Amino acid sequence: MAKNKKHKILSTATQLFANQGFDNTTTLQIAKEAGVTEPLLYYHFKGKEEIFTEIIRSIFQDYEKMLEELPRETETEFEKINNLIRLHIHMAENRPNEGRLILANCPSKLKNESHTCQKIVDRQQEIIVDYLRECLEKGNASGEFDAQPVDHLVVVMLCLINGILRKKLLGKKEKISYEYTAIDFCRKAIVKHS
Amino acid sequence: MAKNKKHKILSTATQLFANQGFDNTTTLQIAKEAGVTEPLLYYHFKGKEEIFTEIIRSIFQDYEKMLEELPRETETEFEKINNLIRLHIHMAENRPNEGRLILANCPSKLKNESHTCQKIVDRQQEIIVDYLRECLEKGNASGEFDAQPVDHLVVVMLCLINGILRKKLLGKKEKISYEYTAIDFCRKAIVKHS
Amino acid sequence: MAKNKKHKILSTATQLFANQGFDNTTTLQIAKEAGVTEPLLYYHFKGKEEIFTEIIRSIFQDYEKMLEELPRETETEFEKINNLIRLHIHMAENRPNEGRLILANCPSKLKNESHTCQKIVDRQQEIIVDYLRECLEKGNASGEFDAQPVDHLVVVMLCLINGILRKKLLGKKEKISYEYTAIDFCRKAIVKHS
Amino acid sequence: MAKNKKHKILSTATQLFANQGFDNTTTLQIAKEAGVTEPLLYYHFKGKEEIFTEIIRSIFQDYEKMLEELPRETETEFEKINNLIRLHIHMAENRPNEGRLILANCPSKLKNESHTCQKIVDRQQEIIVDYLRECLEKGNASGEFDAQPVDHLVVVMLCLINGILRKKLLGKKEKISYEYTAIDFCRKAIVKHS
DNA sequence: TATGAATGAGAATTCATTCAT
DNA sequence: AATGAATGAATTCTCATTCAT
Repeated sequence: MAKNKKHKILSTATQLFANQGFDNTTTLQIAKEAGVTEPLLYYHFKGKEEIFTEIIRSIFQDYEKMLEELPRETETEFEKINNLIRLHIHMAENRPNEGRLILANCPSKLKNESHTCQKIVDRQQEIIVDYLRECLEKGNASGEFDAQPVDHLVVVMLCLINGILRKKLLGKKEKISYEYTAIDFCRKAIVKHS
Repeated sequence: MAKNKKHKILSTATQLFANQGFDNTTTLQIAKEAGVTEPLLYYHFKGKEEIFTEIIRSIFQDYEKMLEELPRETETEFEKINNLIRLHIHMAENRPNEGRLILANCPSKLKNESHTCQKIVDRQQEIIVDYLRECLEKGNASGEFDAQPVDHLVVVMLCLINGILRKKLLGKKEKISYEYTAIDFCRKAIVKHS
Repeated sequence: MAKNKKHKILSTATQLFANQGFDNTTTLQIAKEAGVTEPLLYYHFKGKEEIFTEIIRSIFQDYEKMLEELPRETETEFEKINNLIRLHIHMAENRPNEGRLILANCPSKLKNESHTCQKIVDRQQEIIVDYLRECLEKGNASGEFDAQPVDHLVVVMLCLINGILRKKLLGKKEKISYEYTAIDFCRKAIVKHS
Repeated sequence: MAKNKKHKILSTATQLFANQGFDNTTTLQIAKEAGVTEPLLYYHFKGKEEIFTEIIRSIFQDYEKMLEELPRETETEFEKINNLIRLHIHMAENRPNEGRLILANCPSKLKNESHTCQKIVDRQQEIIVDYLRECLEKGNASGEFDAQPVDHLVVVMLCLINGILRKKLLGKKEKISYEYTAIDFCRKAIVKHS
């Protein structure tokens, strides 16, 4: 029962933070929609802020696990990039609240450099950057890619992934699905003779 | 003097909304930092919300003008795309507050479908989409591009541009400048024999 | 074990009430510092208020016993006064928490005339007043003192004792010890030819 | 009108803090009894704590002025001591709220060494101590007093004054007035051949 | 005896906004 | 055009206390 309610608070808060933003969500609203009383929030968490942090921590934990589970051995390096893009699209489709929560709230949360979330997000960025860099370098070495300069391209591809994520999460529902086009776009841009 | 103060209110508010978010900025703070008293805000504007709307209107007005001023006649179609990307990077560099304001606040503001900003932003999107589509179609027709399917590619390129904008505006200051790489990335992806 | 915990609660509460005041001490804090859980407080006591009352009762019980143990037969009457002052100084030195608890909390607690503590404190005052009056009257009768009017002097001496207590308990730690001076002060004021 | 309401808030708060203690007085209660709304408290003061500090500042300011106005030139030194005691009794009678406020709240407020009040109260103590010391030393020098050791006696007399103040402010209403007895008590204790 | 979970009642404080001038 | 004073409506958070076990 206990775990139950604590979990309900977190999922309700995730939903609300994603849809209305942290600042526009009141603790009372969280409590009511979670079917508990306000003080219970403060029994389980230090305060509104900690609820937020806890959610972020949990999202990125899952995210990290998904990244770790990506196949390490693939026929081509581009397959890895393909996988990475698909993973993000998959996330946007399957856990839209989590994604929107981050997009909508992190700009302001991350203003404060010392915010707990800062470290979590930074770490995540590094992981993806490393992942991409390794791909590109290997692909370049094997002659699969013609991707220079690596560091810049990593950033550009990251921007593309984030842009797509943002579009899927915040934009209007599109009838068309441009995912394959996006992957193809990348392929043409970096794979030799493609 | 009057125009002066009204303008000061707007520029102060822009700065604050960009850095702290709409919800974390109080009318008192705007007034104080603008060197006026609170009631004056209400003399010039209906309320906090109208200040925000006014800012958005003004930003997009400028933005639209910049888009209109892009050269209509260019040697190649890709040059237009090049120009479009450069224009956005230029904006990010020269008017960072405006950009951040939109990125940080619009997700939550645009939840409310009927919000005045909604229409403004939608219209803008259409303009760019049309611009890009026209480029691609012309380029395809002339044999300059090999860009299919157009509709999807338009979205992908929009995502890339937005992703770069977001990175420049919200990310840490990067020492490297990946703009040319980004443009090159696009070229390889769509220009034939490039 | 049971007695143990109940006692631990009381001693912890005494400490906290003395140092932070009744209102600034939460039941949670008492519980935590006593190494028990909150509901246990309510098993042993009706509520926070009863913990306080219980402490007061216990303090004054000890205090009364000390008063009763003062020697009834002394060479001079002033010796009794000497003893009384010393007893209070001794209390301030040996049981500072108890003293501070009373000084810090009773003013507000005793506003409510019907408070249980009221009766306890009143009774105590009477005991001391009687003790002092008897001394002075006997000393006057025997020619040892020149203390007139007795009723007033009793109050004045009580004030002096309380003032010293307060100083010792709440004041900064003094290097000097003025106790003997205080006793001497009284002697000169009431003992004939001193 | 403005000064009016601000002043009303302060006087109401003084009354309430004196009678119920700081912690047992709510901002709502202050507002209601002062005939204003709660937010007005926050317009005029930073918070509840600042209201308290402001009151303390004002009380001690008045107190200091009264001390300064004591006659510097008197026939005997004891007359100065007489005046000092009378001044305190006068204060207790004419401004009982102020006195009770300090007695009831300062113990807990002054726990926090850095509290603004700390400095104010400390300064006051010094002034009185200096006043008394000068009296005693001059009186000893002129042969009027036989008051040794001066430092200790200063503390003892301070304790007596404080004890009397406390009695008058917190004790039950006494029918008898023991003030003259108190002064006489001091005279006998320190004036030679008295 | 003992506790993890839960709550009703209220506390201080904030804020967008307005009024009277 | 401008402001000092004022407020209604929330908002986050705390706390003594209780319930179910």
